[in-house]
Amino acid sequence: METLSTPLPSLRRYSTSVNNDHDHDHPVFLHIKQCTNSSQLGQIHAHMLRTGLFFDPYSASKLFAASALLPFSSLDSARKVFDQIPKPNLHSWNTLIRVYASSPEPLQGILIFLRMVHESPYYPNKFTFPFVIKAAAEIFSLCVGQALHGLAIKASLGADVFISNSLIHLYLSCGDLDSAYRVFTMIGEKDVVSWNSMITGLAQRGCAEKAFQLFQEMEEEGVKPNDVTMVGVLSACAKKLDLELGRWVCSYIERKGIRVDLTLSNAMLDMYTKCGSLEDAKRLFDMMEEKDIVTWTTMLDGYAKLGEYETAKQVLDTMPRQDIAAWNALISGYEQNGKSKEALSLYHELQQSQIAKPDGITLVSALSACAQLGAMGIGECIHAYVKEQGIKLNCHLTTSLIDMYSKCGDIKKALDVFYSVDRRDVFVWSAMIAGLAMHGQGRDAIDLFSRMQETMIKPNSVTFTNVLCACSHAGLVKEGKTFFNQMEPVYGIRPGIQHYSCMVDILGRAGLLEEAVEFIEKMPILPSDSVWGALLGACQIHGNVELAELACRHLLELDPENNGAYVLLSNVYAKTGKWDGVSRLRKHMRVTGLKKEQGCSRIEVNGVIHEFLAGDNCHPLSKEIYSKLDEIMVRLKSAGYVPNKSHLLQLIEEDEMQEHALNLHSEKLAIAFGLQYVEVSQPIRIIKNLRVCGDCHSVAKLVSRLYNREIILRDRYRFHHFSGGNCSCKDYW
DNA sequence: ATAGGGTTAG
Repeated sequence: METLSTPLPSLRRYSTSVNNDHDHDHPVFLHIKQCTNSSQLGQIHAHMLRTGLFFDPYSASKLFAASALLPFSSLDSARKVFDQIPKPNLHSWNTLIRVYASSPEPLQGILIFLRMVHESPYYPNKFTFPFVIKAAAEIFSLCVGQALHGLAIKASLGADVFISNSLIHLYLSCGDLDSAYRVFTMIGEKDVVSWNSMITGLAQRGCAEKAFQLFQEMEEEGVKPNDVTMVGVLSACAKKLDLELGRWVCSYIERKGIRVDLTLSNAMLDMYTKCGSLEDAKRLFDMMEEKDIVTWTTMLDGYAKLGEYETAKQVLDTMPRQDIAAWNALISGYEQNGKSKEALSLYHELQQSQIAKPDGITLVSALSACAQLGAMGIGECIHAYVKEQGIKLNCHLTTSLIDMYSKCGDIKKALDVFYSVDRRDVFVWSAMIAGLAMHGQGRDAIDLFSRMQETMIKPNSVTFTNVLCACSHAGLVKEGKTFFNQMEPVYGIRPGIQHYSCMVDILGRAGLLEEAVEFIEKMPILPSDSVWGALLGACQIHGNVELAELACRHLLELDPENNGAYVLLSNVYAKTGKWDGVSRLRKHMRVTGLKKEQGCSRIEVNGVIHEFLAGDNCHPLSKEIYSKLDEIMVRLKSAGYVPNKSHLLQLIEEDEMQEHALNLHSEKLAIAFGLQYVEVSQPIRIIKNLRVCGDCHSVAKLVSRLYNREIILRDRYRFHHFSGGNCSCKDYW
């Protein structure tokens, strides 16, 4: 065993004075302070036990504090020391709560607090509260926090600035901004920490404006901001995406001579990248003498989010250590910019290389990529990985899984995930409602919405978008109106532009075009392109030329590049036999160089994604696919199928050519491919980027009957489940 | 003895 470098000076001499006044100069305390490893501390512990000094609560608390707080100490051994103290004093109790509060098990801090209240003769003092409140904040327990707040007031400690600052932090962590602000305003002498907690908390909670306002008030009240303040203020600038303000803050820091440490530099860097100035960021990055992993990750994230993937990858390759956050930054950069395939291939590379272990965030990004692509095989692998690794489903992951299964067409699996978890936040509920909505199960979506309210989880604006969307896809006009009208008076959510669009969609689809127009005219906010787009879509369904022209005009005013508007209007002309209108549009599109977005369908077989563009013959099995398609057409026609050409953009004049063009629609190629290569027991899942045309819809219905196959087709707006000659949308789409 | 900070997420 290792021995102490210096012999302990005659411990025994002091051992008799245990019950006397505490001797602050007791040499053993000096030794405790000077310990550099746990075995030295262990020896002192043994000495104190032998001499009986350990049985003096004050002396024991000194040893215990050291074993709990010195840099080399571990929580486990500290706990063992504590358990040996016959009558721990208040200081020891406080210290134990303190170390638990910042340990991986903060709940223990609260349990120890309760034990102290029940078992010890002490009342919590002004030191106890900050520690135990921190523990409550760590586990985001608002109700424990409120109880502690009450106890602190009862103990006449409600005005203590340390306790108030802890409470501000607690309330902000739990999202109770009002209570935090109430505590804040009650502090007589706010110190810099009070301001910092409030500013940082508000900035993180999305109240950047208010955070900046407080920073100005702080200055007016003459409290000097420090480096921590500026981190919070910069975080507010980043959230506001306000580069000018951010630059001003950086010059303010320089002007006031505020200490710039690594964290503050990183915050400046983050502000620059979030506000979109890679130049400023790069300049700062090159100037920074000290860099840590956060510096590198922030820079990498900036490049990735702004679409500079090459540079981002270079940063990843050159950074000193690639932790999972770095990979996540790049993967989520791809995913958020719609580059799902790249996101998944990077995820694959990460798994192959085993440089870092995927965490919940990695999986959320990868699952979102799967959802976008409709890559269910890969999505299922990720789900299996989650189970294998015993990764606990948090609400983020649950939401992503539900979203992935829904968007890949397996609403049953989405529901399985939903029912398998015991914690559901507003995002989980909203995702499930959205899933049911896109599968046309409007009634179920509405039922789920009612059940959500029984759980006391408050719907947000996204929830309402999804509920209205459910009403739209299922043709529930009356219900949609009711929900919309309840939003503000009952739920306190002011309808946003997306809710107005949904309402126009609900009314328009149901054929209530005049009412939809009236609704638009009465809108208190300016109608957006999505509102006019919804009206135009409805005009296509119901063949209303006049309103279609009106909607198209407004739509193009707001978004002149919107090629979808031309396609929809052209479809209305074609449907109503107005061929002059069709050719006028065609000419206009040719002159302006606008092209119809190319149709693209995707199908996954054995984890490989096959992509088909309209009329493309790039697929290695192209020949087979076309001959299969011919066979299908013959079989369909003998069953009475007549091609419906009104769904063409009418860019092709010849009749035969038109029919040929129809057959080239990407979803038909995918169906032909799926019939051959997807196992018979499995449904054929197809993802299309545009809306399915009427002809393809009829073909899919017939194929499902004649070939006795289930076809699940996701188009731009929703799912169609074809089986036995019918579609789940009941032809209402 | 006490409180507050930056990167990755639907």
